[in-house]
This record gives sequence, C-alpha cells and structure tokens, in this order.
Amino acid sequence: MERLRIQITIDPALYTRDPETTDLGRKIVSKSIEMIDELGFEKFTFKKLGLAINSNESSIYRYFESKHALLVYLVSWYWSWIEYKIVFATTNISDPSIKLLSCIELLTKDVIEDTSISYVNEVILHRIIVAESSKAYHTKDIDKENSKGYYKTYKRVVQRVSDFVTDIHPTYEYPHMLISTVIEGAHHQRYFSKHLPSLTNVCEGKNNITEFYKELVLNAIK
Amino acid sequence: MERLRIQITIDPALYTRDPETTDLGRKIVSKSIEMIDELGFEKFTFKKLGLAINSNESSIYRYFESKHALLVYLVSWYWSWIEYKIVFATTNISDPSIKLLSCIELLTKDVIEDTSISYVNEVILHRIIVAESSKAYHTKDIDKENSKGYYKTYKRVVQRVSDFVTDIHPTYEYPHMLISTVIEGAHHQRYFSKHLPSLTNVCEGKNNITEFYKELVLNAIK
DNA sequence: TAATTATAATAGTATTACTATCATATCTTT
DNA sequence: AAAGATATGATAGTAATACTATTATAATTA
Repeated sequence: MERLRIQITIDPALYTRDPETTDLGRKIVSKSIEMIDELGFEKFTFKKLGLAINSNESSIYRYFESKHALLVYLVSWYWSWIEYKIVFATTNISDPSIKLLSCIELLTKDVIEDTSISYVNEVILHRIIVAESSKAYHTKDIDKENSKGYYKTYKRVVQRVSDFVTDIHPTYEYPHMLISTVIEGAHHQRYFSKHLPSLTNVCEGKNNITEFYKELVLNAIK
Repeated sequence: MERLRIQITIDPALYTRDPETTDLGRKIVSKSIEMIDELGFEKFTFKKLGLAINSNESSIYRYFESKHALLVYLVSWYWSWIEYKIVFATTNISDPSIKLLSCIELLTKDVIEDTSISYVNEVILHRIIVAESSKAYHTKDIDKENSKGYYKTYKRVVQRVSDFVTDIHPTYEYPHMLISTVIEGAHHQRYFSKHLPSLTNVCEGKNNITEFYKELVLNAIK
C-alpha cells in the first residue's frame, strides 16, 4: 500500500544543524525520543544519547545547542505534525462544527499507532508531549525564546482551531482560551489518568477524555 | 485589627525535619519561595539559598532531602492554604451553586495580596505555583511519590470541589475532570497571558480568566 | 554539668552541561 | 586523482550541580 509522503518542515531557529538532512541527525532525533520517554527529561543526557547511538556528545551538540533546545525541537515537530493532520482533516469540509469536532478529536485522543511518516515514532513522541512538553515553555527564558519564534507552531495550531470556533460563534469572547484549555487539559487528563487517576473520570476502554472535551466545547459555544 | 491565626498543617512525609518549628526552617521556606520566583526552579540551588540566608547547604538538607522535595512541600502548602480558603468560603452556605462559584473564584483568580498568615508570602507562592508546580508531578518518580501521599492535598481539593459539582448535577459524568481542567487551565492561562498572550483572550484590567472558567463550568453542568 | 541536639564549615564525589581541540574519515570540486 | 572542505569522533577540560560525610562548635535540655 502506497503512502503519501509528507514533509514536516521545522524552522531553522530550532536547531543548529538540520537533523533531517543527515543520518546522524535522524538518529539523534529518533533515539532521543525513545530515551526521553524511558528516562524522563531530567535523567536524559547527550552523553547517554551519544553512547546509545555509537556517537559522541560533542557531535550531538553540533545539531542542538542544549537538551532544552532538543526538547523544544521535538515539541515543535509534534505541533507541525498535528497541524498537518488538522489541515488534512478539515479541507473540503464546509460545516465548521464538523471541522471543530475533528480538531478536538485530533487534539485530545491518544496516539496509539505509529503512522511511520519518518524516523519519528509518533506514539512515543505523544507520550513525551503529555509528560514533558510543559517543561519546554516553563523556563525563565520563555520571553527570549518566544521572540525567536520557538513556539510559533503551537500558537498557529491554537489560532487555526480558534478560527473554527469563531466561524461557529462569531461573538464568542474566549476562543483561544477555550482551545488552549482543551489542548493542555487533554494532556493533563492523559497524564493524570495514568498517575493520579482520582483527578479524572476515565473509565477503562472508553474514550472519556475526547468525549469530555467535545461536550465541554459544544456547551461553551452553543 | 485582630486576625484569625490559621495553621497550615503539612504531612510529615513532605519534609525531613519540620521547617515550621525552627527559625532556620522558616527562613528556608520563606527565602526559597523568593529565590525560586526570581531564578526559576532550575537555577535555584540549596547552595545559593544557604548563602542568601547565612546558613549552609548541609543544614538545608536536614529539612528537605532534595530541592524537588522542597518544591513538593511548597505545592502542598499552597493547596492546604487553598483548602482552608475553600472551607472558609463554603461553610454555612446552603446553595451548592454559590459554593461552586466561590471555589472557582478562589481557584482561578490572581493572588495579589499577601494575607500575611505566616512567613509564607502567598503572592509569590502563587506565582511559583503558576510557573513551576507542574514540575512537581511531571517526574519519573510520580507513582512512588504519589503512593507516599505527596499529592494528597491537591487531590483532596479537587475532591471537595467536585463534590459541589455532584451536588448540583448528581449524574454529571466528569466532575473531577472538570475541576482539574479548571485548576490547571487557570494556571496555564495565567502563565500564557504573561508570556504567550496569543494563546489567551485576556484583556487589560478585566478578570477574564475567572469569567471564562465560571461560564465554562456552568455551561458544562447546566 | 553533662548530654543531647542543631547548626556551620569543610571537604569530597559523581554527574551534568557544556566548550575546545585535534585527528580522521568522507565527500565534493576541479 | 589531488586538494579542499566538511562531518564526525575521541579526548580533555571546566564550572556547576546535587548531593554525602565528617567534624567542630554553639545552643538547649535533662
């Protein structure tokens, strides 16, 4: 079965050398995703990564100036991927309510199948996003990094989905708040359901998180 | 003007030696709040803290086994304080809708006045909660720490407020999800409004975050 | 007064998050 | 095929971090 080859393009501000263009670069991205998932971001180091891919700490620094920069890259990669899926799911559909519900589904559902777009395992990347992505922007350098465009893709995704909200309800006052609440909330609920389940109402086998946020949004803008 | 002296009690699992009982302990808590706010959690160290309070790194370790443990302590302190305010605001009120709205107000509004309960500056502590608290539970040791009761106070607050939701709408399926979404969401919106404003719809001077979440909750359970 | 406890000072360890240098391998251009 | 450029790997080094351990001294209590 042929598959469409899609290209995730990442802003050059997010890397020192483009990891997509070399074998080492792709190995860095691919293996770092596995290792951050296994070790957690704090215990993950470039030294360990170098060892794991038979390369060297110093070589990895040629691609990313710090492990924080690598995390920001991965987060941005994730949002580019989501943006692609949003665009794909919403083009040629005229009803903005259907568009919005598709988006909420994409933003809140668990990723359980690696679509094998590339050297990036999206299932594991999604777990990293849920567990670690807030560390990317909860930093004292947020304003400097924001002005360099580090969070552009995330902001663009929120904008796109907020636009569908506005299409449905042009005078609704809080479209961006609503969508960023859904996105961050879904990640939290996903994490809580695994580790602090008393903060959620997730039932085995049921896709509660998506249902909850769909209902929440529809009631908010009805 | 006389003030009620309230006592915030913290579970002994959250410290090695109780910081409330000694001068050094209180200085550790008080100054660490200031320093985490100034430096951010990553750049804050016990060495710097020791220096700032004319004490020693090793002395601080007698109170908290790690800086992570200190953060968990501060987060727990914050939730105990919020719990106190929730109890205070809801006793002797019979209408569960009024109770719920008071809670949402307490959970979402900015803290701008230090109530001077103690050596803890609640204005600064609230900023830390907004900017750093997610790091307390986004760790690989979450399950071990959770089983030690590290997050009990937070869970109890969510439970209390969820109970009011259930009082209003006994068959509503997602009370815990709703309340934890409001809590985490409000913190995110507070942070975004300062650093990534395009993710929010906060206007100067208006208390949009509280308004947004009140409306959201009422529509969800109406 | 002796015993206990709290604190401070110092030193030490393994690791982290880098930077710098240099040799070698590989790829490109002529 | 030779020369030049570039990518990678190996090694070393640094300042800081997140601790632990030991000992001296000060304050408290029995």
